[in-house]
Amino acid sequence: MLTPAEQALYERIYLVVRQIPSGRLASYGDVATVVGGGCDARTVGYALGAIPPAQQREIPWQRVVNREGAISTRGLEQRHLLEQEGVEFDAQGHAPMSHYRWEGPSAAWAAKHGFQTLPTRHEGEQLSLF
DNA sequence: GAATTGACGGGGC
DNA sequence: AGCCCCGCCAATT
Repeated sequence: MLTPAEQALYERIYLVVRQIPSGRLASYGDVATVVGGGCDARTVGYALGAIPPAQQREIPWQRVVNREGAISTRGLEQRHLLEQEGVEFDAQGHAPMSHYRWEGPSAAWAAKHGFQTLPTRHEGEQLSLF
């Protein structure tokens, strides 16, 4: 029996994943950042692996990939689903996140549901500690 | 309660 | 690009 807190955490993760538009990709870490509240990339991966069969149809779990734009496990099925959405993979099996990366939920949606937005990143701009 | 595992990320070299 | 190492959180043993 899951505690209400655990159940709520999973539901929040699923709710965020549902916001990812078709044809776009989000990394596990990005989903965790939006969820906030002590959620990390590994937790997102675990939650996605625990999606009830009844909900797999409506949660676009295939749009969550690792930060390299590649699929770690269950690759064939996931890649096939993404290709149906127009995502193209290169010969190395990874999609360029600079092009497909989801920018996160709108500020209005995040504020309404109590989530966070993704830190703004410009393509090609490297974070510098300076 | 300790150790390990897992659909991971990031910094340093 | 690679490789190594550490951190993070949840579940399992």
